[in-house]
Amino acid sequence: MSAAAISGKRRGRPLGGSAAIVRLVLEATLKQLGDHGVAGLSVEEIARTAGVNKTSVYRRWPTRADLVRAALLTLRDELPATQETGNLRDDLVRAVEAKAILVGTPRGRKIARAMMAFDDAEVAAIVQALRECRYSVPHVLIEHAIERGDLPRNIDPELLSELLLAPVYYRILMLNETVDSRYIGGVVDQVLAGLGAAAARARPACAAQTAEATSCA
Amino acid sequence: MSAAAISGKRRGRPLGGSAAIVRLVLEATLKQLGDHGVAGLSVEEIARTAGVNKTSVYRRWPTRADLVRAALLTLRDELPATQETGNLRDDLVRAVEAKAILVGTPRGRKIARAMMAFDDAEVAAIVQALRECRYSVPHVLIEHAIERGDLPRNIDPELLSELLLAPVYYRILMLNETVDSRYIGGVVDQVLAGLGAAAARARPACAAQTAEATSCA
DNA sequence: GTCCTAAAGCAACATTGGTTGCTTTCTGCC
DNA sequence: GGCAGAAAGCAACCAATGTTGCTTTAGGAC
Repeated sequence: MSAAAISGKRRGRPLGGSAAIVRLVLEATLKQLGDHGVAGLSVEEIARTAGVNKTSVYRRWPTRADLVRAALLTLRDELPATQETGNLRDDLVRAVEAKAILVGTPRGRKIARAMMAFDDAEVAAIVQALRECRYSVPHVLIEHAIERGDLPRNIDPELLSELLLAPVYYRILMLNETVDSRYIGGVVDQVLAGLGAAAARARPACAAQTAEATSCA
Repeated sequence: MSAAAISGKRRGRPLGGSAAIVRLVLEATLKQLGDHGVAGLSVEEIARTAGVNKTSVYRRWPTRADLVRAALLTLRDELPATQETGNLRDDLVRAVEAKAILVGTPRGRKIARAMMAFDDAEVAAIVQALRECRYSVPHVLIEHAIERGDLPRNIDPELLSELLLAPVYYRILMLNETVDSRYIGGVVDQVLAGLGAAAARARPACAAQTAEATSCA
């Protein structure tokens, strides 16, 4: 549904307020980001897609960065919230998988690239906010595991979260490769093994041994 | 030294061949990438910086991607080669640190972002080539360690390399934070501990224990 | 030495991206 | 109901980005 369908593309203040136009423009912006990346972002094309005059876009979002920031913020409502079972290993795999799926689509990949390509403090802040805005992100799962006593108290949830998420982004964005469940499982197991936490499901023989090592972590 | 200084900015075929012009333009391109990132890349500005007419640039590199690709390839000769001591942990820390230093400068960061921003197969291939073109990259160090018998044969050097490098890029490019030696040391220790390889220098008490776990990896 | 071609500069042109002034229409207030 | 202001469209305009035709110079083949 284009703005034309709403406003009849006639002049003057829109009928039901500006909300519809804002939504259409930001949707079009995300689409453009997904299709052409940050380099090929054209405000005119966005306006055309949204069925809106380009001055309406320029007046509301003076710079390209403003537009991208606003569009990225709408992503917050798209992020899925996975639920927590209490099994740390499985929960971590699921949380990382959710990110991988999001970033793994062509659209997601381009948007993630766009996020990074903007060497802009405010965009960085938005990325930060997007990372924090759901409960099922790894560092929260790790905090819960510590509270449950599944992990020692002296480990750093943030660091651990980085170790888990970084390879996913690295492979997808830097190496242009894919990640599958097997890969993610391997990363999680590897990191958990390093922690000396409950060992990987796949290698129960190691569990007792690595649990011993916990005191060293 | 500008092209004007070489060619006297006069018309016609250049005196000593085109090599000087190519070099000046690609240098200017890297400078632009480092200063303004991929979004603010202006061919005219590059031509001006190089002291060359813009048509000379457009005729040789028809698209912006061509220019960026060519410029990135020249980076190959800039990468420092660190030497290998045979102590895996220290060698890995040094190798990862070398990358972190390269990517950690404002220029390096912008260039790395530029590499990623191009959702372009050829640029990806160049990034790949750049990663492979020196000996002191983690996966080579790991291969050597396996040959020496310091690591079991059944581990995947590529995967391990990813686990080590990814957090550095993630922190710098995604989170806009810095990495220091301590952080890198922590990552290396964590990954090595997970491998069950010789434990981290900082916790000799764990060495024997984690070495035992090697058979499970 | 002459001629042909490659490679560069120059300038004019076209296209695109962004800006501004003006008009039109809706909303809220009196 | 009339009026002020907000918000949008339209069109003209300016600047930056690419493109093309032409000219100039160097190097190599004959």
